[in-house]
Amino acid sequence: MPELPEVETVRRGLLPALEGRRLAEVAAHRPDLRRPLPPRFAERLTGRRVESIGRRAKYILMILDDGMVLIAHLGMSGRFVVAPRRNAPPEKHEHVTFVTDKGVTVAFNDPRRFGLFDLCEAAALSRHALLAGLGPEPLGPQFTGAVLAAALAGKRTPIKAALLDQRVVAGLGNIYVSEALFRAGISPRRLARTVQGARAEALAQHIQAVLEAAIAAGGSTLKDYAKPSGDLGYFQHAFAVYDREGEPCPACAEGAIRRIVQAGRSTYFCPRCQR
DNA sequence: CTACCATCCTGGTTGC
DNA sequence: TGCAACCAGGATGGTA
Repeated sequence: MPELPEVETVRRGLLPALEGRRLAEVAAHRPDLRRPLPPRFAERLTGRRVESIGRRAKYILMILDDGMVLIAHLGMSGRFVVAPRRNAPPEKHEHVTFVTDKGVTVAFNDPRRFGLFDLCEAAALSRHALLAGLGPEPLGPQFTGAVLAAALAGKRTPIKAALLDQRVVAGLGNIYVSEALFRAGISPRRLARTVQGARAEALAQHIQAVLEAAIAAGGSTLKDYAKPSGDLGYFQHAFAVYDREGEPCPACAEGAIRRIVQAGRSTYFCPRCQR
């Protein structure tokens, strides 16, 4: 379930296992996920030390001691499972296994295989094809109402679709777009170009607030993350509208949450509160 | 530019 | 109960 808050939660969960650790063993159990693994993937990672772990949008960035960066994306169903000391064969859908110099296993498990890995020189990271076109980090200081308004200006697409566009703002997905629009009182069907001024300012602030709340909630259930059972323990977030079709609106309690399909994906909103 | 669609893949849920 | 259809948190590429 990886949108920005989940990816950030995963990043934090990986830190104790990987930061400062050397990768003693790396094994790829298949040659490709969404895209082919980089050539000699396991060989190039084996023996490397993970200096730090960062994040850009929904990408996890592992900074290595040889000037390279391991880029990881969870896709729809990807997860990392940390096991302190595992002596068992790879689980079903476990495609990559890392074992650190402390004997900790970090397994990448991804049933749908929409995830990806790539290797990139640190100096060229911002020019990497996957990262170059990304819009601002919504939790960064450069993301403001004015910046959002400028990105939306002239767009004739519904605001829902515009916010899913990673070039506008990086890291939102289907759930948090619905949640942020609900908090901001903006209809998902409103044309993006009409979200300007105070409306854009409010939307930017609500985007930040909902992401921060989700990260805070994710952090609180992070314990489950390291269970060797393989159970990821993604936090059950209390969504206001997402997947709540037909339920009363938590704000006005009069309207019912509606579900519509935009660009082939479900959107949830309160027609009464959101204009 | 925009809207819409299909696609990658598996698994869980729903409906007959 | 069995089975098929449908749906899912992402991202891209093609078409009109």
